[in-house]
Amino acid sequence: MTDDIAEHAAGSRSGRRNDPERRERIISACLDVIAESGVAGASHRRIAAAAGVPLGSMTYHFAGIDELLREAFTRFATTISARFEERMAAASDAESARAAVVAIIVEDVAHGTRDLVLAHELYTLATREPGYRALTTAWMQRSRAALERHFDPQTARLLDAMIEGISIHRALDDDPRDLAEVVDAVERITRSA
Amino acid sequence: MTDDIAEHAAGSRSGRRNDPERRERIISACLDVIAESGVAGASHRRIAAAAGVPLGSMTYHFAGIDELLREAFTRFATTISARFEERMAAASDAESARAAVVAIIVEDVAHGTRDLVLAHELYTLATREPGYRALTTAWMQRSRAALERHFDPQTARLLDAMIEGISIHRALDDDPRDLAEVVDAVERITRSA
Amino acid sequence: MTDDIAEHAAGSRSGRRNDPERRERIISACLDVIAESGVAGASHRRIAAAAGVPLGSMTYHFAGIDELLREAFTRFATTISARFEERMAAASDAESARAAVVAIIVEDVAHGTRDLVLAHELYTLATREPGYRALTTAWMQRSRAALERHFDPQTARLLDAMIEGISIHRALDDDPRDLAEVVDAVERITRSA
Amino acid sequence: MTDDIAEHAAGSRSGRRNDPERRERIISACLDVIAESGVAGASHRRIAAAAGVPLGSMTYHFAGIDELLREAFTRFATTISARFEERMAAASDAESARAAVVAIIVEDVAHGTRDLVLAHELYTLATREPGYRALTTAWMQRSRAALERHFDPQTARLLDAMIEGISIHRALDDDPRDLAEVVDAVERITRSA
DNA sequence: AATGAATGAGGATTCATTCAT
DNA sequence: CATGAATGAATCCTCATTCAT
Repeated sequence: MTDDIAEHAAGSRSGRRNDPERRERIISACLDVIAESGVAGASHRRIAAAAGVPLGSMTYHFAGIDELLREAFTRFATTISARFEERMAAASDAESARAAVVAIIVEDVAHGTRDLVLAHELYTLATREPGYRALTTAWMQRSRAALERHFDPQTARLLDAMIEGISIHRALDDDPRDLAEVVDAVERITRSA
Repeated sequence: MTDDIAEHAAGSRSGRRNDPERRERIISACLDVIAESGVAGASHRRIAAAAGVPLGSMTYHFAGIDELLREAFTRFATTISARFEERMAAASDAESARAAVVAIIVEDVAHGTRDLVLAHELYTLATREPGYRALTTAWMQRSRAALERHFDPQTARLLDAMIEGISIHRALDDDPRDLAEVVDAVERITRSA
Repeated sequence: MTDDIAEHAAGSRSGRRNDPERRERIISACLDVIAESGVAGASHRRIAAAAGVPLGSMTYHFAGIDELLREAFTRFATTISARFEERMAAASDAESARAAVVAIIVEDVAHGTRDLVLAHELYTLATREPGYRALTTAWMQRSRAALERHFDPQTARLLDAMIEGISIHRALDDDPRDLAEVVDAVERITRSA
Repeated sequence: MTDDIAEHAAGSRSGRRNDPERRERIISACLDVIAESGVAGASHRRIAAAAGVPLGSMTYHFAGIDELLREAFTRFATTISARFEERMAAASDAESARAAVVAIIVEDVAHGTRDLVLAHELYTLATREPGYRALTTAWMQRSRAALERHFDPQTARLLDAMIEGISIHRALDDDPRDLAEVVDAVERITRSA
């Protein structure tokens, strides 16, 4: 107990040797840096500074920058996927599922463009490197499976693609798009079966 | 003037003195390098090597790497846009326009993934830097205008987004996608008005 | 104390607590690494991996990399020296001693070039650092003493040098050398007294 | 002429952009550093400092540290070889050739141990990497060819090996060896034919 | 007009070593 | 006693850019 007090009093000094969250913190910082400066700007130095860890710490926790990137994007894709699934699971019928899809699209923008930027960086890697393709493939499969709780497989695929396309265009559009368009898009895909 | 004469005397062998091709050649090489190694890998050295021009030539023809990138992506977006417009202009009615849209999507894959990779790289830049946003905005506007020759504005927007989304998903999908799916997607967007 | 009892109870399975093999195992691994990657490539990490011991173990058993290197080369020189002495002791007269010398030279190649590589690495250190010179000096003295069982001191010195030179040249030569050459070399040195 | 004076007056400033000797200077510095600190210690930084050139200059003039090492050792081997040939060419008969060989061995020590250290470093590389083997092989061939001007091939080979071995042992020996030993060695090899 | 030479900043990574546990 | 975690220094190399020619 006394030790605990002493430790807190000493601030972060005693935590120096054993910092179990550090790996996680680096991954988070990595995603932050990528969101701000792109994969190209995600250097050991910059990520280390963002995470508040010494430079040498980077290659201790991750075999190389590639491993770090891979883990960061894995966590990103998993997080987004989980959020998506959660929303779909919360929907009770096709009607509320449609509303959930609209919410997903609209909220991405609310999240800042952070998630979208990260998604783009991932896509860019994935179109070039098969290793990252596994990530996007799994992501797409989870999304489709989640959508299939409420829609037939073909509709689920098309809806997933529509979400993708409309999210991108909304992000690239300078004037704020109105909600009605999104609603209409979802309607067209899901009603025409 | 004397110079011009001298040049003509030399037979204007290939315009070497004022080599206008060289600038173009560098831009082409730049796009090639980006397609293969990403914006991150597009260095002066590598592009110069790909273009077969001396290193010093790079900063002579382009103020910096940014200027080169900007011009390269401008040419890329313009080329793609033009091809899109052309196809739409060639369509005589909504029916053939739909077929043209399907062709566009399916052909992207035929083109290798080169165009898609480049598009992603551009999007990635655009989500972060307003300068590149102008490029993507203009591109989108041209696409929509072209689509509006055959569809109402709202449908045009949604169709454009659908093209985007389905192209991406087809590129990231490992198993070769069915053509019927694309046809269906276009139908759903354009028929439900 | 209790621990000691426990250990004995465990049957002193292999002396794990005070693992004397571990030190030896590290030294062996160190020589292996040097043979393969040179002194320059002999890092704590690599040696630890080769020995199958944890990294922290290295600086626990050896004050620093220098101490480890010194011990490794000491063992190497001692081993080679002993083998040399043994062979010489086994010879009964000058004639069989000559045969033994030939065998030593020819066998080096059989041993792979491992010993020769290690010898070179040691020489390289020795020409620069007096600490390692002691090792090579002792080695040379043992060799000469062993040769002096059968030859006069001067012949012993020259023979020792000849062994050295011919071993090196045989190792660096690409075409497999003739045994007759080695025999001739030994003859010339030992017969001309 | 005026320019030359001006240039010298300006010190090293005007030579900054065009320094044709720079490559050579780096190679020389590289050999110096290797002689002093070994191949292991021959880093870009250290060599650059020794040559008085900026760090970035290193990889401009040499594709990598390997290329630099290779060129440095090539120059070293060539230089030594040439000196050897020269001495042999200067000898008029077997008797003076024998004297020349003795001089070569004894003088190596006079040269400081520099050449010998460098030779060892090269051997060490050569025993491990075939690329450097070509260097040592060529060197050996030149030496033997030079010796064959005065001795039969077999004697030349053995003499070359003897030079090698005795040079090494003399360098590793702490007490200054006397000249008589060297003379005797040469005699034994060359007289017993 | 065009370019080869040059360079400082920053890239990823490896390293020997320290130390809390 | 033994070790996993941690780190700053130093490694090689690539880069965009400048500039004398």
